[in-house]
Amino acid sequence: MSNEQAMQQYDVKKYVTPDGYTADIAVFTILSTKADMFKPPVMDLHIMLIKRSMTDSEGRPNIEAGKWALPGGFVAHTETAFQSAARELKEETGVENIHLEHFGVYDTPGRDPRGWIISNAHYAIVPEYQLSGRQANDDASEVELFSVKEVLNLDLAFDHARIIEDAIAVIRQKLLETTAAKAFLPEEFTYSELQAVLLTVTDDSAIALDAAFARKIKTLPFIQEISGKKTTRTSKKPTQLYRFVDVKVNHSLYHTRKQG
Amino acid sequence: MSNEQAMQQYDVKKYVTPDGYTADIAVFTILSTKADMFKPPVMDLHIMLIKRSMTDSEGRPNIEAGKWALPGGFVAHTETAFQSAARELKEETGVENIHLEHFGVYDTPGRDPRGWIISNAHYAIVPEYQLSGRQANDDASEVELFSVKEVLNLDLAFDHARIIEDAIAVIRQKLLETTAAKAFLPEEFTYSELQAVLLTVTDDSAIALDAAFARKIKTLPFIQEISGKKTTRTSKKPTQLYRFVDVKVNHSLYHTRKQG
DNA sequence: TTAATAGTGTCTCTGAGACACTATCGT
DNA sequence: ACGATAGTGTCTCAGAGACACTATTAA
Repeated sequence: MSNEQAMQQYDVKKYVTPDGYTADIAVFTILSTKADMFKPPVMDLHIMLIKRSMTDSEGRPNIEAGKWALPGGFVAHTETAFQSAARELKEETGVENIHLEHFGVYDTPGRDPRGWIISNAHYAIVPEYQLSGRQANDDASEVELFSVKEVLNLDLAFDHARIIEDAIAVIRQKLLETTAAKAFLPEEFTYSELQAVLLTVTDDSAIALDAAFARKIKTLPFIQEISGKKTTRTSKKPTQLYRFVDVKVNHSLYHTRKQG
Repeated sequence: MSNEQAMQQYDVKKYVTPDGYTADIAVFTILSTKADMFKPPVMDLHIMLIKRSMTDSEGRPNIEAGKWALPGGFVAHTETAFQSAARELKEETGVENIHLEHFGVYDTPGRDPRGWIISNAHYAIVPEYQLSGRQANDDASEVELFSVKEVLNLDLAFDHARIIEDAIAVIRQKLLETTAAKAFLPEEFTYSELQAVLLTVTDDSAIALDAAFARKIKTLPFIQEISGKKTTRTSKKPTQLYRFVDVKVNHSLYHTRKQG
């Protein structure tokens, strides 16, 4: 029995089907709130939101108008949600070639007043300088960065409060348990710059104490000292530069071996 | 501008929408391939598949008929994919109250010959004894367990080869990096039983060597010795029993602290 | 007594964590 | 010289990994 025969009898319209399939993107960036000469940075994790226009591109009243929301949009049937996320991010912000990852599906009945609409949530990690050219497009009247400390106080569209909450938990975990911090940093960075990134999501003393962290960074298998290369951008005393190297990091609960 | 006004002008039928939304479940179980008296077990990780019927419930030729596939089915618009996975698993296998988790979305255009069909993949962890009552339902002509070592040699329906490959990678990671092994074990277990579970997905010497692992298990913060309680089911010498305890396990790359 | 499993004794090595101390530079 | 950042010296302690050794039981 071939699929061709089966297909002749299959009627795709017979069943209740979703009314839409969307991709939303939580774009994270880190802003240096203090960046004086010869000072280590102080950083704050931010998320980029858009303010939904009062009217849509055809001039009709918009759903959830005036509320803050994650950028995103409908997935075309010729692409995956992941591709759609990358495309929409590029269209809406001009940002491309960045770390983008799927982290969740939001399909609770009633989450969108327009009907049965399934959303795939992604997060993106973008260094500050890449967002300089951002601007609002047709469906958005404003684009703005909010500190993750206050973003949940906003009036958010749909179930985006929930999605953003999850996204923050995910990025926190990724920053601490993977080498994702790399995406927030320049190629070559000092221990205090990596430390500042990590301090946006934790206050653990092993990271917060300078002496401890300066020593620790030398033992991390995925970070390499760039021998002889130093900078004075964070202090008057020239500071050692490091870079990430691609090694598989195995952190099983049951053994601490570097890797095999 | 209220959502009510916007909704009056919104036509849900205006856009191309998905033709279906499904949930698939990779049900994992561990079979003891050696379970003699006074012997530690030897285990093998298995995945449960169904063989797709030649005809559907209404007697017409079925899509991907005769091929092996993950159990699953269409999500109703009154439920989430996750709820659907739990429901279908219960309907198809009688199994409930188990560890079930979403791990991926499969939406590549063309993945299903019936049209634009999005699948949410889940994995389930089921102790061997819970699968004893399994039986094929209408859409399936057979239900069978396959070792993960050979399952990819089968003729698999749709893109299930890819999904299964991903599921195996996910469960491997979950077993080693979280306390998921708990779901394969009885409440009280010996070090060699936990060891046997882990050896289904790794051959690392720190786990494979008895003396090393017997010592290691005592230092794991999420495992507790049941003081004074022993069993002889794995050896003639009475063996210490352990249980999992619920503690938050923090395994950041940047510090090894137990937790705060 | 033997075979099999479940441990323990002891050694060496690495790294964590704490705290005091030194190093380097612009101003 | 001072202030600020970036380290190092040194101690103690826990645990990893290796290997030899002991312990307990059924048969």
